[in-house]
Amino acid sequence: MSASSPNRLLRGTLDVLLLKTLSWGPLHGYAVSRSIRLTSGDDLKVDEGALYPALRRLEGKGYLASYWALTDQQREARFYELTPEGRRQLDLEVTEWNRYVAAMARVLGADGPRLAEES
Amino acid sequence: MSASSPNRLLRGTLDVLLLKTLSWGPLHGYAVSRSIRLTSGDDLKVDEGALYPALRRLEGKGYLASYWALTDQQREARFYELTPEGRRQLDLEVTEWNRYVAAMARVLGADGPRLAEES
DNA sequence: TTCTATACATAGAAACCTTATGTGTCAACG
DNA sequence: CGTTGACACATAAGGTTTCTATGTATAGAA
Repeated sequence: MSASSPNRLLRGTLDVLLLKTLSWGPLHGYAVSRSIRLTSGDDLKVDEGALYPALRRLEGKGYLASYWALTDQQREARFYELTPEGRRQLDLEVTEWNRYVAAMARVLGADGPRLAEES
Repeated sequence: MSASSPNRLLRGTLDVLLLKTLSWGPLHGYAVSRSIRLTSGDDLKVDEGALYPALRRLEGKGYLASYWALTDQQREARFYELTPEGRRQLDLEVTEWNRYVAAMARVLGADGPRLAEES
């Protein structure tokens, strides 16, 4: 069922994955990464070199807020939570993703090129 | 039905669009761009600054071959056609894309994070 | 004659991911 | 008791790919 090796990420898809994962409640970065890997069925791997800068970026945009706290194992970690603005952005990005997937499907599923406008 | 303004492309998705469009037969660059825009329902726009370098790149990899010829309107244009290697690559990239979409759907459609391995 | 579409091309910039590296803690295994 | 692996964070360097802007040139339409 799950893939042999996780895919590399498509650029631009990480943000929506992070926002979605945090929409269920606050998590620290490392847990977000693990959740995405597991939820995706081991198909999506978030490298730490992409993860932490992305979380900071989203915080800088006001989509996330962060605070330090202890994990279940009593370890210090920086937790992130979705802001109301982040939730709106999540909806936007999900909609855009679905639109993109549909558009790709139209091309990849077509049986020939369209060379001119039709009526 | 078609969108108000075409989306910007997600990095990494242009190649498969080009290969797919050329899988129906040779076309010149400008026609490829137009075909993608129309086939996608005006949701995908291929900027020329991405188009021509991408076609050269794919040719450099052996996925495309090119030649100069006249269009229907008797204008000089560089036509590209899929090589056998390009067709194999197309199949690969379509498979990868579908896998990616499925993985994204698992995350975006989930109702909670997965915090640990199961069973 | 000016605008739009056709048709190509490239340079510069920006964005974002991967790889590599670094710190430090903690539990488990041998 | 030492090493390995998971946890948890972070950043620098590098590469790829796209967007924006610009340039050339032809041709039909307004």
